[in-house]
Amino acid sequence: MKFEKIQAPKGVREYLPPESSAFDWVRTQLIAPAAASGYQLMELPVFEDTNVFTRGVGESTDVVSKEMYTFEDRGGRSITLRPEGTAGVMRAVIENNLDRGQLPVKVWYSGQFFRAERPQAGRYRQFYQVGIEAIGVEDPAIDAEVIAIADRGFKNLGLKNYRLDITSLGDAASRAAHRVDLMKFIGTLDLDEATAARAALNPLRLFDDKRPEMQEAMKAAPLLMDYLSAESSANFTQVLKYLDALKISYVLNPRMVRGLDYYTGTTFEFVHSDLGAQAGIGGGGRYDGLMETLGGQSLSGIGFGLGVDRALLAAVAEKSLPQDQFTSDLLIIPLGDDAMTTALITAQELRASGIKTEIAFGDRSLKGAMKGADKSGTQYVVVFGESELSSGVVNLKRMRDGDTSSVKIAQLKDVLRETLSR
RNA sequence: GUGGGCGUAGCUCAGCUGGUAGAGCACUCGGUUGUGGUCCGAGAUGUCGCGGGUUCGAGCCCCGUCGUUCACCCCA
Repeated sequence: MKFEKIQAPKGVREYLPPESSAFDWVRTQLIAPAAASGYQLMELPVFEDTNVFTRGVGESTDVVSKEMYTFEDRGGRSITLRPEGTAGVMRAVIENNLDRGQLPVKVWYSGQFFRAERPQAGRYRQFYQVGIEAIGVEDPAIDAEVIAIADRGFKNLGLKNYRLDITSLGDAASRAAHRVDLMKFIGTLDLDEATAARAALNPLRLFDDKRPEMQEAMKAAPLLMDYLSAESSANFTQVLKYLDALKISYVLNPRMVRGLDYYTGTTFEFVHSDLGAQAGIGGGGRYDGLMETLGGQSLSGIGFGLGVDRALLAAVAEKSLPQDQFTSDLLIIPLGDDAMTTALITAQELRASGIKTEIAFGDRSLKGAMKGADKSGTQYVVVFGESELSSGVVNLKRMRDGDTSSVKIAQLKDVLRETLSR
């Protein structure tokens, strides 16, 4: 009987050994600054009531209108695999009244997200993001801190070839005023059907069109930055001053567009230069109306999401990954069943005292086991055989230079701890 | 969703204008009793992504399909 092989679903990225250790490292380093800044973990469901996203992210967005994994569960509820993190965090904050205590609420998350897009370099149907949210305080300083935390994460990875794009989308009044003039301007352009449809949904999108002729046409378009209310403008100026003080360099990009509808005020994006078309390694911003839209009180918040997959690609491109393959301190080669029993017991004791210990399993020849030991990169090897078991003394062999020394099994722990600490 | 490239051993790939598969690396075993790295020898492994078609004959041609990759779109 021969069964057909089963493949992973289209577009999912799996991290297997040996690359998985690099992935794990990247994810840990990226989000480490959040915990150091007083943010606390939120472990959330990967699926939510579909309304969390249709209302939170916005129906006009591509993410919601054509990229969501939505299905009906057995109770007839509409469920969606989360395509982003912020809306779910808001739902949980509201539902559990986290916003009824001291503000800001500061939380971080890490996990898988799902979008049914055509896979491409750096774009997967299941991808990993880490992110933070700071909810309930409107203070330009917190905007700057949030950005600094993201920047610190990328610096932790040793990344250099990226830039921070920043702009302000202002408050509701600013955007309304700008929109009128922008629509008027777009009306003067001769657009193809698809582009016109996009403009109708969100006129800001046209700023993001990569075609040179569109870039050219949009050069004369009115910029939201010039329509900011006095308050929004002052606020944004203060954010930039803080960033300057923190020595975080940025590029003012008044044409930046984000794909999620909830952004207001300070909005930013980290773009890496070595990644091809999918160059955004992280992004975020302030959201004034999101919480209210999801049925909570009217609090503003700010947060970011960083792409772990892309950050890993960036680190690979910049060769900034550490070479830290796991290698054990000691490998025990047991010969025979009795020796295996002793090996299992000894290994357990050694590991308990912090010595990374492996055992050579299977019925291999000693020579074969030694070859395996060599390839594994282990620092020391001992053989447990008849004579060792009866005498209680083994030859501790240092693989680096083949040097051996006679050690009692009972003293392996002390000898290894001593020699490894040097 | 649209368009282009690719899919041959675990990996990287070769396979001329169609004649029923190969290399290197990796892997396993051995080179006299229980000690690695080099060297030598031996060995195992493929329904040539899948399905259909053309042909006396297809890894090579055609169609479809799945996957992958790159770009558009969008975004992390």
